[in-house]
Amino acid sequence: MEKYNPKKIEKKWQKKWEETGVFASLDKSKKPKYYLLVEFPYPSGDGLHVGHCRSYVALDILARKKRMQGFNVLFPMGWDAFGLPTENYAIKTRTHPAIVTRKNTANFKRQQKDLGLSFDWNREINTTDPSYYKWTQWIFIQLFKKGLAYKAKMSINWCPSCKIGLANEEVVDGKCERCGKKAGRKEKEQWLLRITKYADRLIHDLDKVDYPERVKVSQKEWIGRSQGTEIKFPVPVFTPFRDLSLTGFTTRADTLFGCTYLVLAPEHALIEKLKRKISNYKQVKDYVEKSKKKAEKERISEDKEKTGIEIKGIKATNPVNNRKIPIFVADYVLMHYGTGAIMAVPAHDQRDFDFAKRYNLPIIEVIKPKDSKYDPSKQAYEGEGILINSGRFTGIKSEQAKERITEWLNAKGFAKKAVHYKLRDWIFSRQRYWGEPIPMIKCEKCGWQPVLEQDLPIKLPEVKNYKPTEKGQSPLAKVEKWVNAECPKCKGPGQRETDVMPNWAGSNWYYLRYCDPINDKKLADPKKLEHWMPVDWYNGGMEHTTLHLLYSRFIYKFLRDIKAVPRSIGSEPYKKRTSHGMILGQGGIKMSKSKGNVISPEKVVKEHGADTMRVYEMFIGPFEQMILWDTKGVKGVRRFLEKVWKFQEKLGDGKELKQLVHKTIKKVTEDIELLKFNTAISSLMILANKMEQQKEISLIHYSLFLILLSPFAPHITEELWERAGFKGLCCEQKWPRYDSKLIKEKKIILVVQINGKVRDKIEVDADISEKEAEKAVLLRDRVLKYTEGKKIKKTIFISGKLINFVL
RNA sequence: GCCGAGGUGGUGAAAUUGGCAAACACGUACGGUUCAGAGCCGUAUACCUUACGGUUUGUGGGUUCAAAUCCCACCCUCGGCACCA
Repeated sequence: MEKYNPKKIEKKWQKKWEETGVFASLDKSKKPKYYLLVEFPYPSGDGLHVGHCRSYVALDILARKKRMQGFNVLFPMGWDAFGLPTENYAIKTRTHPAIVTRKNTANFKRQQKDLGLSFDWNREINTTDPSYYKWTQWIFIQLFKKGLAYKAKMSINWCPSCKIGLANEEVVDGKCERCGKKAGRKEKEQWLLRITKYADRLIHDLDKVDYPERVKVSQKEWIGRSQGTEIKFPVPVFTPFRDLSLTGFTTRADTLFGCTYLVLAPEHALIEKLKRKISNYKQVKDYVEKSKKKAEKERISEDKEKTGIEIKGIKATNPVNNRKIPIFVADYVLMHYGTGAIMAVPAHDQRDFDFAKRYNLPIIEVIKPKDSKYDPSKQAYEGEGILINSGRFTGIKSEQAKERITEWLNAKGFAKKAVHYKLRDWIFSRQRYWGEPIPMIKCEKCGWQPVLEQDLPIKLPEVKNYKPTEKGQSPLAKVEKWVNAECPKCKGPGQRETDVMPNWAGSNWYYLRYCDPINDKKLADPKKLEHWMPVDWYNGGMEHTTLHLLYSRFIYKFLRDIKAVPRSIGSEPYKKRTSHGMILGQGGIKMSKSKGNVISPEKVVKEHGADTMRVYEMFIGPFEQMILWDTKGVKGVRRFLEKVWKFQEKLGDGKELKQLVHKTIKKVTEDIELLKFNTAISSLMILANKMEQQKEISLIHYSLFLILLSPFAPHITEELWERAGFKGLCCEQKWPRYDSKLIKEKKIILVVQINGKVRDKIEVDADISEKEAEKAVLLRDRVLKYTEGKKIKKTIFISGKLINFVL
């Protein structure tokens, strides 16, 4: 017998699969469709990571099994190739990012093929391909036409080192996520997408999908819907602002009688508006300027000590009791949430309490705490309760008071119900090179105009230098020829937008393109979308479960609203979402180049073969859990495959294993569906161990075993299939069904307990009755030892499992 | 602080409608094969005990004939969010 040589046989079968086209998905088929999606990678220069493999192999196993079960499976792959690392590399090496991308994707693809992944390569897509980003740009134009894309001047997080605007989520601990340098703020014109318009639908439709609970929770929290009241506080000043007022948002209208001052965010417009009325304007302005310089995250996360300053010369009126209250400005109030102004109730809000203590402001209790231990001089009572000191509302419960105070003020024109979200509109422009150009032209007469759809794609022009300009503009700004363009409306002179889209843009809708990857007329043919969508199962990293999922759900809903996607395919793009756990390096630390503990999948494949790599990654631990890479464990899996390899020498008759084979069919079939690959493999190992002990293995059991193992280890099974003389390809066989009659045990081991402790075990017929069992058991020495001279009070008999005597 | 997940041998882990705790694998020890090693095969391997037996699923309590699994309180680890009014 030849030795098991993965290198040789793996190449052979990969070629064979490619030649026969067994993994191609059909746009028309009588078989039921099944769409399996893995997050497409950013093709970095480092090549495939073990984490990528975990996701790909897992869904590859599902894809292979589903095909064998008679489904028409769509399992595609592509490249999310726009992005900063490629661009930074291009700056450093003066190579065109497109060349870097081509090199990297080729490398990724080769490594994926080496793993024997059953992707349908006819549907490969690349977000940097103009024929793809044509449609990314087209989507942007539709958003603009519906008023969902707009340009606004705003203060953004700014990394002075990368010279790039940063989304809030790209600032970690006040530092740029990419380079780790301190981030600041800068006023910039930015394109924004009005995702907030979809906030309620994005929450509501979570009920329709099968996502892990934690993912749903984090999406809801990210959107952060809260219902409350907007309250108008008159600010009496003399002309020219006769009816001036400040609006604050609160979820606790019941505490309004305890409001002793108002606080404005530093950016609040009222400050400039009332400049002349403010007696200490210079000091106020100083404070405002200081807080504007801090990066947003820094401002928020800075020690809990609250700073602020009173705006002197003006006062507000609390509409519930007409009291005059002072107005402060403080940076613990955020301009972008609610109305940028709050009513401070120090007795019932810890933040207001801290601030009031520091600036000696009055604290009025208006809710009677339920907890008697609570000390009002030390902290705020934030719970609900019965109202006190609240005029006509004294004595009623918080819950009712919220409603009634709102209604009462509403009647007088001082309040209305309102909903606010933590979610903010999505900043959609980056001042860089390697992204989709935003297809907009600014005309002095007509303002911002989208380019004509027939002119798409707007291709990225060639530039000499990929660095952003000193002013923080995209390098595209330097390409005069490209920038100057005629206004699509009036044909007068205009200038192109030089910002590009963020990385998210291409990944928002890529799963739609797989359904119809080379369509030039539409982003995808509705018929094909109707055939394939929705995605039945989507797997990817935990780190993408809030932003990417939320963004792409938003874009999907929008495309469906404008009928670019047929309504019939449902309101959600992904039916089911799972996330694989991260793989940590030796010692339980994250794999990183600097720690030197990175495991390269390519090396493992070279050393042990793709099948070992695949089975090991699935066997190592529960799929959705974080796991540790253990080089020694890889050997164990290789050993298992070597064992399987040797079976070819003893094919023959043997009948004994029929029951175990059927049990294994059941276990493997069910476990794959539940992503319990580790236990599925363990049951295959148990069967293999038993087979090894047999003198001869029957051909029928052998073929069933190979089929069950084939999704996990497709190459070796294919080779053994051929060597055994079986017909066709192993990966095209029908997935076996088990015989439930066969699985039932005839004899079982009955556990005998006395007072709940195991004292004996006895082999009996599986369907033994309580009386028979009692009879059989009570005569045994080991049992007599405990029961002698004692009375049996009670007998518990669980059929097929145990008998317990209580003495 | 809030939300979520989790805590089981030397290690990764298995067992969840309550019913034999530690399947499968790694590691280790001993034995076999070998001139020798690697490899492979076999046996053992939660802990205490020579044994009989006893103890054990983060800690403490509860429910039950029976708890890793259910309930209560607490401790710890990991992940996410974090001045959102």
